[in-house]
Order: sequence, then C-alpha cells, then structure tokens
Amino acid sequence: MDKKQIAKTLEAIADMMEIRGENPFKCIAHRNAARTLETTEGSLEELIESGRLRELKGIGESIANKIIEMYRTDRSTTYEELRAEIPEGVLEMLTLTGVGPKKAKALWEQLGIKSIGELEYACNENRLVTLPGFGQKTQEKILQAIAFQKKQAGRFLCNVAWEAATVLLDHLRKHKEVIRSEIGGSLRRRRETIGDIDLLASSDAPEALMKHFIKSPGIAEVLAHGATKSSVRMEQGIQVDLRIITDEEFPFALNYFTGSKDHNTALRGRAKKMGFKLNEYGLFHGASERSEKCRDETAIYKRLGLDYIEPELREVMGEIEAAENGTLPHLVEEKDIKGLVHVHSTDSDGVLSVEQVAKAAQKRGYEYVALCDHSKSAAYAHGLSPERVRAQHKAIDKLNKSAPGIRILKGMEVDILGDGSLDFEDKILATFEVVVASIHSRFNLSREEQTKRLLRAVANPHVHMIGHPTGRLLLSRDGYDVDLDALIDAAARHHKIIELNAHPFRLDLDWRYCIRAQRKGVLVSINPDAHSEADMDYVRYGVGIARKGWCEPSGVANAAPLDKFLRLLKK
DNA sequence: GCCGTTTTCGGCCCGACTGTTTTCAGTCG
Repeated sequence: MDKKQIAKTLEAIADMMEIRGENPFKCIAHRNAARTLETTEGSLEELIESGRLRELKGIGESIANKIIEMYRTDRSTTYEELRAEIPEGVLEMLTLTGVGPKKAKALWEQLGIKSIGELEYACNENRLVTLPGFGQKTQEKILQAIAFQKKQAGRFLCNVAWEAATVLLDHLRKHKEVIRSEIGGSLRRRRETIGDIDLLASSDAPEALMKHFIKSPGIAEVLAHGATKSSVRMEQGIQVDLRIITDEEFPFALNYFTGSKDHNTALRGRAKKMGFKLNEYGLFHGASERSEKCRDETAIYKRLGLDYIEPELREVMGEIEAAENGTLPHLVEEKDIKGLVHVHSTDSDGVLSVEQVAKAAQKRGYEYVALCDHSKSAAYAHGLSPERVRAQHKAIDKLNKSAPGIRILKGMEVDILGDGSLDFEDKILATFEVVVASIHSRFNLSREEQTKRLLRAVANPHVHMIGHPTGRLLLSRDGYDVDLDALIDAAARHHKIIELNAHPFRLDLDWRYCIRAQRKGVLVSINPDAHSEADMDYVRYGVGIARKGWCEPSGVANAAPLDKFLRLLKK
C-alpha cells in the first residue's frame, strides 16, 4: 500500500474502533497518525528503512508497526479483524450528517441495520423513533441526509476530476497518432463539481490511438471500446469518455462537447439565423455538405460574428451578447495572482511552520503570503490566544528581517461569533495587516439572523474580507442560509473584499454570485485556505471559479502587487 | 495509542447545539 492507502486504512480503523466504543483517545491517535502520514513529504520506503517513521509526531510503536505491516504485506491484521466484526455499510452510515459512531452502533446492533439503504427503509417504516436516544426529529434528519447524499451521488470534486483527466491526457499525448487533444465538458468550463469527463482528440489513425488510450494508467474498467468513442471508469469511480475525430472536425467537436447545453443551443440558434447549420462535425452554409473551414474555436465564433468566448463563460450568463458587443472580460489567469492569502500554519491547524509556509509560497513565485491562522474560539483548530498572536507576530517580524524573498503578512482568520461580533477585541485586531472574518459555528441561524451577523462583521473597520461566505462543503453540506446579495451590497458600501475560497471542497463565493459582486465593484480575493504545501496549488481551482465569475485581474485583490494590495486593504 | 523542560502516568480540544431527556449523550466544527 502507498501512503494514501495506509492513511485511509488508519482512518477506517479509527472509525471502527469508535463504533466498538474503544477509548476515544486511541481513536484520535489513529486519526492523527493518518493525517501526519498524508501530509508528510518524502517517500514512505525511506522513512521505514531509515527507522525515521517513529520520529513523526503522533506515530509511536504500535501505529508504526501497523504502517510497516501495510507497507510490506499490503494488508492490516487490525483492519481485517475489525472488518470481520463490523459490516462495511455500517461504516458508510458515518458519512451521513447526524450519524456518528454511537448512533451507527445502535442502529446496527438494535435494529440490525447494515447499510444506508436499509437505514432509509427503516426510517420510512418509522422504526427509528422507538430506539432509545432517537426520536421523530432524528429520523427526519437522517432521511434528509440520505436524500442529500443521493442527490450528490456520482458527482466528483473538480480537483479529483482534474487530476484524473490530466493523467489520461498526458498518456494520450504520448502517442504519435494524436494531432490535437483537449479536455471538454463541464471540466473545461471549470464547474465546481463534475459528473463525468469528456476528452477529445483528433487523429488519422483512431483505432490505434483508442487502443493506446484504454491502456492508460488508473483505469479500473473499460465500459465501451470503439474506433470513435470509448468509455472507461477510473479507479476513483469517475467515468471518462474519449471521442476521436478528424482534425478538421476537432474545433467543432470541442465546441459541441464543451457546452454548456444552453450555450450550444444559443449558438446553434444564432447560426441558423445567419443561414448556417452548426453541429459537432462542422458549420454548414445553406444546404452545403461541406463545412466552413475553421482552424480553431476562435474561427467558429468569428464566423458567427462573435469574439472568442472562453469556456468558463459558456453558461448563458450574457456571454453571447457581450461577445457580440466586444465587451467580454479579459479573464484573470493563474499567473496574475501575486500573493497567497489565507494560509494556516502549525500555530493553529496547518502542517507547515511559519517559515515553511513562507518558503513554499516563495518557491511558487508569490510576492507575499498572508498567514491567517484561527482565532481563540476555534478550539477544535487550536485557535490562537492574544499571547500566541503576539508570539507569532514576533516570529514573522524576525523572518521578514531575514529577507526570505517574500513578504510575510500578519493575517488572521478571525471567527465571527453568533451575534456578529468578532473573536478578538479591536485593539488586537488592529495589529493584523490582513483580517479575514469567517463563520465556523451556529450554521443554522435563520436567514435574517445569519445575514445580520455577517453584515455586522462587514461593518467592523478592522475586517478586510469575509471568508468562505456561505460555509458550504461541496457534495457534503449546503452552506448556511444567508442573503448573499445583501452581503455583496454591504461589502460594496464598506469597500470590503469577499473571499473566493479556492479549496475544492468549498469554492465559495459561488461563481454566480461572483458575477454579481464584480458588477457591483466588489473585489474578490482568491485564497487557497491552505493547511499544507500541496493545498497552495488550490489557487488554480479558485482561478477557474473566478473566471466563471467574469473576474478580470483588476477585480481580484490578490492579483495586485504587494503595495497595491496593502492600499486596497486600507481603503 | 501518543507524548513529555510539570516527563513514564495521566492528560489528550472544547464549547455549543440538537434532540433527547428530566440532567445529558451524541455530533459537529
């Protein structure tokens, strides 16, 4: 097993131990070890062979032995023993909001429920209400959680899809018979979640290329295999379709399979009005059977009297009118981002020290990095007390003096408390250069109360930006109920920035509201919410969403160089 | 199960909410 698989197994062991009711700290120890393992750089083999595994924080004798067993034999005795006792479906029940180890255990032992399917049936039969500790409300909440999960089933976070697609595309491009190849579909449009992946390639030898494709790394199953279309399922479960066409057809097919469906419909309608027929094979004038020659998508749009529309904009949000009038935005790109804002260190719940954060950000070419650890109320994340804030500031001053090649900004992700006040008094808030105010508690306030709470935080003169404005976790939890239009209006009034949290779980601000924010002159800041070095690369997904949100570099606060960024904050 | 400048045992993150209870257990962040 590799590091990732071992970490996953340790998590499963912890889950099962919890269901068995073992010492909760023992369970936590396994979870900590899993987290440490996942975030440790370097090869596991080296760690094991050099005997340095035990030096990692949270890995002692017992867990080290488990890790070594898994690494050497691909098995875990502990895991197998627990699994023999606890059915997999019982473990899956833990993924439902509101079902923890105790409830799962009660459902399994007292009602004999061994899967989410059985659980849903039992709820509909009204069988949960009689169970001690359960009641009508619990049953309703569980049904809701099951419904939510069903609705999300078969969808994937964009980073999962992106990584799978990149592997396939790299493999495809190694073959000599491929002329052009691209990712299409919702992934190319940079949607926040992805159902399946569409790949397109042009070739004069489609059979040979297809044969090569179905041997790509990471494929779990070949679902269909033809000369022009093949479908595979990747190990992650995501389905991928590859279509191979001629190189003349390529731009038309790419356009067609990129969508969105509504964008395509609008384009086809426009083409028809102009006496053309547009489909995935070409653009045909009148009754002609020969397509107009278009070398690329730009040429297709041009032939239809339009500026080139970037894939991210193809959602029928006014892009066709703008392309007609020459008013399309010049979308922000990843290389425009000058500073990394909202990064956590080991001082709260990150895995990098302040110095390592600075080094990693500098390595990525950023001019500045704003450390934004949690505030004191976020006890679950080891939030900083005022004393620890002062210590961190001292450390930052010292690092900045040592000329690290990057400016480290003193930032804070301060909790917005239930009433909209902040977790630090003004005197302390004034010592930070960047204050991101976020909600981490009391998600179920009414829309009115939640909005009022956020507006109060926006109005605080020490707050520079509002973090992950809805608190949603894609595919697992809806955001809290808040009037985002009111938030955007308030941000405009107070010259505040709204975070576009780039973490693939969040991508919050939603791009639909990002469009509204841009039109009202509200800047966004594309923040990775990084807890490790790898997380820093989440900026790319945030940029995707910003592009969907019609953002130009001038609409993105951290696309500004350091001095301008600091001026923006002061405003 | 892990850890240790209060060190080999005893603490480990903790407060708030929800729904179940009639004083609290379970879940969450």
